[in-house]
Amino acid sequence: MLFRTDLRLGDHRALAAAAASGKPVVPVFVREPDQSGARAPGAARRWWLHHSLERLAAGFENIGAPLVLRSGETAGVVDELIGQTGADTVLWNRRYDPAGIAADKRLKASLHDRGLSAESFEGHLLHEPSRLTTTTGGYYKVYTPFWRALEGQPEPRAPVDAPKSLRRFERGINSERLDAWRLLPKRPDWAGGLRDAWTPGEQGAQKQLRRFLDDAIEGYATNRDFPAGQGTSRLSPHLAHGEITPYQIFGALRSELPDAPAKDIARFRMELGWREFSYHLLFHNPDLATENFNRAFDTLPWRADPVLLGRWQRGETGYPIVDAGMRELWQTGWMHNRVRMVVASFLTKHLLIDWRDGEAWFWDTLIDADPANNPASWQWVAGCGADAAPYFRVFNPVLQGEKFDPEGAYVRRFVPEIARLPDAVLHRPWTASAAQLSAAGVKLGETYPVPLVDHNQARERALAAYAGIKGEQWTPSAPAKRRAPEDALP
DNA sequence: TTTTGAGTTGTTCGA
DNA sequence: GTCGAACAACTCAAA
Repeated sequence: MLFRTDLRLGDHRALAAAAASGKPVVPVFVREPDQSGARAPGAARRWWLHHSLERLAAGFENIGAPLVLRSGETAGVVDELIGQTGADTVLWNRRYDPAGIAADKRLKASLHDRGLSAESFEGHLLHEPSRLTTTTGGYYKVYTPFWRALEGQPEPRAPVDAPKSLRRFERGINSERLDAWRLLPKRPDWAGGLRDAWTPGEQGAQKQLRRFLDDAIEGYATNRDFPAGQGTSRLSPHLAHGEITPYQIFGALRSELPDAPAKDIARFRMELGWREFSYHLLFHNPDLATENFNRAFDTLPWRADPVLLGRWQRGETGYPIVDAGMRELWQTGWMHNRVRMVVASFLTKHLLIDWRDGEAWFWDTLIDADPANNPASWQWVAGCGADAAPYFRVFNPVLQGEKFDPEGAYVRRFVPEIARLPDAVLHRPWTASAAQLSAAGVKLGETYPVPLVDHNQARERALAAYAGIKGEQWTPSAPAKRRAPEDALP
């Protein structure tokens, strides 16, 4: 029984099938080598993975079958375990990143060649990206029709229960030690802020869901935009690691909230729909993380400027809402959705730095870094993604701050050096009077940066650069290669 | 095959 | 200070 990004016991169809078979079960987590083609988890996700595996191993102790940890290519590890156990069946929940799909396809073929049984199950997504097509047989490139099509289908199945016990394999199977994988940061241990903010693991996921349903679903549609509060679900890292499934979330929304406003529930379902859409796009565009979805952007003159990139990464741009977001990311491994859009717009439009640089930084620092969501959303903000915003839409970091952090609680929390500025100038410190600055203990250029770029100038420059590619021919990055339905996922 | 309606998230400008 | 229009042209999806 293979585990990958499905670190849970509940609503795990492969595990449920293994338990129901009555055969002894050997649960295995395979740590694939970096050069396997899969995208290696970034530093923040390695931290999360360590703790999530710890919790998963404890869960397996409880139900009687110890979790085995192994390193290597999945196929090789599976071969070795078959040799050690005489297993006749290998089960897994499907994954949907290009390298994972390829690896599992090879594994399934190799097992079948030897007359062994291989079974895979859904669970990570509400829809199979290979199955959902437009009426003309292609895949969806616009979110709204995609979501309408998905919502038009039968309601997703109910979650399945976690097995109460498993039949243990009679001999012990050797396992690598989690500590030896060195997933946790040492010297320096930068994970303090992550520990304070998050509880990796299935129980942590259920608790977070509970909090969301109790405290935040009502009013979600509006509150979700305000980063100072807890208006979002904060389930993304749990979803990314498969500690909770969208089926469990949809099930809870159906059964536990008969009185919650339909608008809020619909809006939250739609946000999970974006996750589905991202995977839909990734499946049909395996190079989504490296190539412009809209190839017209290939000629956009990005500016390679490591100094400015560094200032953005450290949250030293001089725009408080941008800096607060980047520091929230650095400190907690997560950033509020509204602020993600603002900082991404700032990097790609104000600084004209390639979205891939931002995507790579997020990949390394986000505990919820997701192979589909991360590139799809970066491309969306940059304008080269599916159903792009008009090229002339450039987020104004001052207006965004004033609109969505009007009391400044978010900025004051993450940019304490300007916390004593009055609300009226908090999001634009360079406009504060000398008296206001000195009363707040702020020395621009010393205790807090002067803005890296002037908004209006940067806006004009971005519009000019983006206008320059307007005439380019639009071509999808993955042309018309239709997949047959039977070419389903391994 | 052709036509038609529509497309997450915004900003700026001028009345 | 508020409000509506302009900001482009094009692709997508379905009728």
